[in-house]
Amino acid sequence: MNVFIIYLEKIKQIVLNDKSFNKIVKNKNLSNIILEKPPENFDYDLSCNIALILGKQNNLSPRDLAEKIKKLIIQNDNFSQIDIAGPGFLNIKISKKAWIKNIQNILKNKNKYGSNVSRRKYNIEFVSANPTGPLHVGHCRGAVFGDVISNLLIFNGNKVTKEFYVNDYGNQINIFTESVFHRLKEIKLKVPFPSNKGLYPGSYIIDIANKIIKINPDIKLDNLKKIEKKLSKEAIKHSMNLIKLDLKHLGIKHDNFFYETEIVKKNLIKKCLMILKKDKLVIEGYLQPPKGENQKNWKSIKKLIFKSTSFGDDNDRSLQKDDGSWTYFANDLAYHSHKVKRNYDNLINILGADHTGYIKRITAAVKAISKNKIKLTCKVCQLVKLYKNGQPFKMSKRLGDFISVNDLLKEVDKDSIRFMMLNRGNESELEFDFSKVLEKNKDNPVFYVQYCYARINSLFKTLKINLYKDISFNIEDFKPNDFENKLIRKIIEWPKVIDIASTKLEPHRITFYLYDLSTIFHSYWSQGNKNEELKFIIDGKMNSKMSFKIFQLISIILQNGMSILGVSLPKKM
RNA sequence: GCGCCCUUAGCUCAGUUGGAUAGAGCAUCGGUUUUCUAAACCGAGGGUCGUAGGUUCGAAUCCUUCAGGGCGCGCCA
Repeated sequence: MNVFIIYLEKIKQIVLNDKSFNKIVKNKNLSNIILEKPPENFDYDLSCNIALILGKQNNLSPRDLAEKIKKLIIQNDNFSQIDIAGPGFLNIKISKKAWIKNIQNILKNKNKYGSNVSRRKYNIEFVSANPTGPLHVGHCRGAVFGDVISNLLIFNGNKVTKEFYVNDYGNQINIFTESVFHRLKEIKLKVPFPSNKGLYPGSYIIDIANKIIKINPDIKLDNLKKIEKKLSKEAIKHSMNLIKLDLKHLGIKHDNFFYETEIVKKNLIKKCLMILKKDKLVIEGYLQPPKGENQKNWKSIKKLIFKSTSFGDDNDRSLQKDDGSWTYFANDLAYHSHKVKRNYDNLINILGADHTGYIKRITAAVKAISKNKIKLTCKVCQLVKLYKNGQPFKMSKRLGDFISVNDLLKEVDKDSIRFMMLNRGNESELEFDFSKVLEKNKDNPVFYVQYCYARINSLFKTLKINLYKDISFNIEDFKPNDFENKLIRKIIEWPKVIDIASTKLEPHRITFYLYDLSTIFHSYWSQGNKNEELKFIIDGKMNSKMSFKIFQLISIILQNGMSILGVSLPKKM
């Protein structure tokens, strides 16, 4: 129930159905007509640009046209006042009767308020960290981002599969296994861990080695080759447990873990390539040598090539290395063809900033595999810079250069991390000073929003009535003051925020909105200090039904919003 | 060399398909508490929306140029 959409449709209908209006206005492309919130300094509920758009299309004066439209739509009982401003904007007030209807609707919708019903099937792949160690802060942003987008899509009624692609194959895994092997030798045979072989130095490798010894006390360490497969599997299992534990602490649970080795085992690449070869999108050939500097080592070798330039990529991409083995991209191509076969309406990948260059080729791949039927949307999360008391935070006990999620969780709670990770657009770098988040004041947006809810609960508790009590409310009770006006106008924006956040996959709009809503509430709350009449409770009784009705609406939004964000909302603080 | 992202107040950032006088928070300065929770609120100052052009009734938003910062890139995953 997005009133901006509902009323815009009403306005369009009224205008289109009027005969005399149709005589003057011939050209009617209505697509750019919008109904929105007027700027702060205008005391109206809605603003419409219809006269500007139609005036331009028909070469008519927008202000004259606005006069005509005003006369038509003022007859509708949803609107009580319409005025023309500036170049021809229609500024509109919603009638009392319509307001009451809207308010009752929100109370009725309750935990569905804001939801824009959609019934699609989504697959969202996020985190997909290499299974070679615990998560670091960079993963954390994408993890929260992906999880909240999932919640958002689910809130709108979609089916969502949260997926983690486990890259348990390839060079990185070999190095990882070798690292564990040398840690085992260090522990059991006192052979010093080699520091110059490019192995993983992190101390978590020692933990993994210890766990392996516990389970296999008699493990033979004379030859890595002999035990490599088994050891690798075992080590990855422990490593994935670390990752899953980190995710759990962040409140994240994936529905599906898809292992790269499955692709290799089931020979998915060959099956997938057969189709693409038929369409001549995979061919045998030679790649152009790269432009720029490093041309010296270029060897021209015949190999399988994916024609990703046909779909807007900068280069065609090789599916084979010089030795004939598959590239990472080849496996990923097969993986995405597997996703396509699973019949999703939309695929979403959440990537770190370091994978930006990969987007074109993988979206090209999905287009090719699905014959342009399924869209893959890639969203990138930029870097996170950690600060403590304004100073860059560096603490690298476990991961060498990276700060682990585990380290971060020792400093800050899950709620703060989740909220703060979304307190920026995903394409901006994020500075996260977690000393701020430990404070209980306005510096800390998480607290500020939570406190709003706690205050509302405290009001209802003081009156000894339930937060959801059905407060009788008639047209005489609808007399909003300035603060209440601001609040109800903000409240009807909520479905629009959800709409934009989910169509653009930008969940930060929710955190910003909730903060703004809380600001108006806190401001209203404090008015009672100066002005007795603005106190919410006088002599133990509700001062106005209007305000308490609004508090119920606010708490509904806070609950819906925070549950999408996955942040707790205590009744008492 | 190429691709993507960013550039808005002293700092950190918002700003749906182009809309009205560009908004928050922090910081700075000044004020508010015998209270329904001051864990809060109110007020003030602060801007050439990186640069230069273009498109039009109208541009932070779209197109082009240049500059600065970040990330990535060739058969690593």
